[in-house]
Amino acid sequence: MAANTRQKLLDAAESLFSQQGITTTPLRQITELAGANLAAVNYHFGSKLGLAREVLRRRLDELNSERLKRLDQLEAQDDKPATLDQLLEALIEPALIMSRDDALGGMRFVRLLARAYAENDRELHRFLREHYSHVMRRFARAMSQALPEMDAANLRWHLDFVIGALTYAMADFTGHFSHMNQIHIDAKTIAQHLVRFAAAGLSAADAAAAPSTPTGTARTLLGG
Amino acid sequence: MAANTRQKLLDAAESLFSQQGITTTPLRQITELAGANLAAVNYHFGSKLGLAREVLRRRLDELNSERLKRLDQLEAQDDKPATLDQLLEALIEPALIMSRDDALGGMRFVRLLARAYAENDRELHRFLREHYSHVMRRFARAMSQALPEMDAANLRWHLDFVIGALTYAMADFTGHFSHMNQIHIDAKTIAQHLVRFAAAGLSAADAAAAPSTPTGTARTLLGG
DNA sequence: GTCTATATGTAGATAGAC
DNA sequence: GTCTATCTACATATAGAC
Repeated sequence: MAANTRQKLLDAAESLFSQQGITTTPLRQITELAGANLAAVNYHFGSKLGLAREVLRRRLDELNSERLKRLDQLEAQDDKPATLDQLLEALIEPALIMSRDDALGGMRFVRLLARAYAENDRELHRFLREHYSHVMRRFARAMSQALPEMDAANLRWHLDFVIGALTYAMADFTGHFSHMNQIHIDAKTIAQHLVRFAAAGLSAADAAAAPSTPTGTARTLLGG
Repeated sequence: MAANTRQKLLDAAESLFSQQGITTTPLRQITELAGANLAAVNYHFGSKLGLAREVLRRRLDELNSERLKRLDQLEAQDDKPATLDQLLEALIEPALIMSRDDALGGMRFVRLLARAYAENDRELHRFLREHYSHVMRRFARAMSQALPEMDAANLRWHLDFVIGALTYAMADFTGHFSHMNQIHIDAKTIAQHLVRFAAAGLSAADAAAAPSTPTGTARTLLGG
């Protein structure tokens, strides 16, 4: 049962990596959970890094193809261009509802992703960049139509704010900032809140970037 | 020169931990950079964890006392309560302008903080919680006056979005999402953008939480 | 306080039988 | 494909001389 062992190793590694981080998780713990032999990792994946890469690749491909599918649908209706809300939904929701069976599966994956970023392994970073950046570029281009005043650089690092809010808050590293797992809100609700939060933030940035804005439309919303 | 060695170890550890992570950085590398002996770490800090704790404590105390100082000032002027923008500035700016000499020093610290969260060490997490949560609680309480419609839980995990955007974007784990170090924007400018982003997002969440809101004030800003 | 030398544990990887 | 046994390297921590 070659494929079976391979799958078990991937599942065990994903679970442990997301809880403990990649470098911190020993191979022996993975093989024990998978019910496999230590040498099987090197046989199937060449090295620990090879295993980590494959764990991430599985999910990233799934996540990105879902995001791009939604983006394609939005761009197909070319009589009316996609709204910022719709684009943000296409970016955020797939990250949170990836797992059919487990409502928290998506969050586990996002946590894994956050941990992968925190690792200092250069090869791992290059690998993630290759599997990620083209998606972000497409979304940035689509959003620039809904945010006409922001230039490319400005939009790109405001998108960092969005990705940061998504990654960090969902990752719930310590459980003391975020109380989501206690309250047990479902992923879709969280996505809606984050979409609204991000849309308002991006719109305010766009309004502020406009040269001839009277005082800044969004700022008057605040308790000033 | 006991104090000297101690300081050198702390500085070297802070630099290396922020670049490579805590568990991934060997003590030997720290002592080499500090020009100290391996055994000095255990003499001065008891263990590697003790060293990591002290590295974080230095900066956290500095950061939190600066944040609380600003919050105190805002609350002292009790004829008019602090605006959301002012509160967010008090929360965000100190994280980015902590280092006098180096404009990027603040970011290096935030990156270290993000890495510390990614570590799975329980004692380290408990330590961070003890040095952090009371500050967040005070800010949450102050903000709840500027955001009257949100309940405590709602506000708390929307603040997670803010902290996430701050931490993750500033940390610049991989350098491919964020291009800040290339563009070289100064910390204060970034803080201003993040304050506006967060203020708009929180205001939108507050408006949406209001039971009798017509359609949601902030939503009409978007391209709907 | 600072050093050398070392104890002790555990990591990832592999050789080779089955 | 899967196993046992083991190699090699490096980690933290400490004992004890100076």
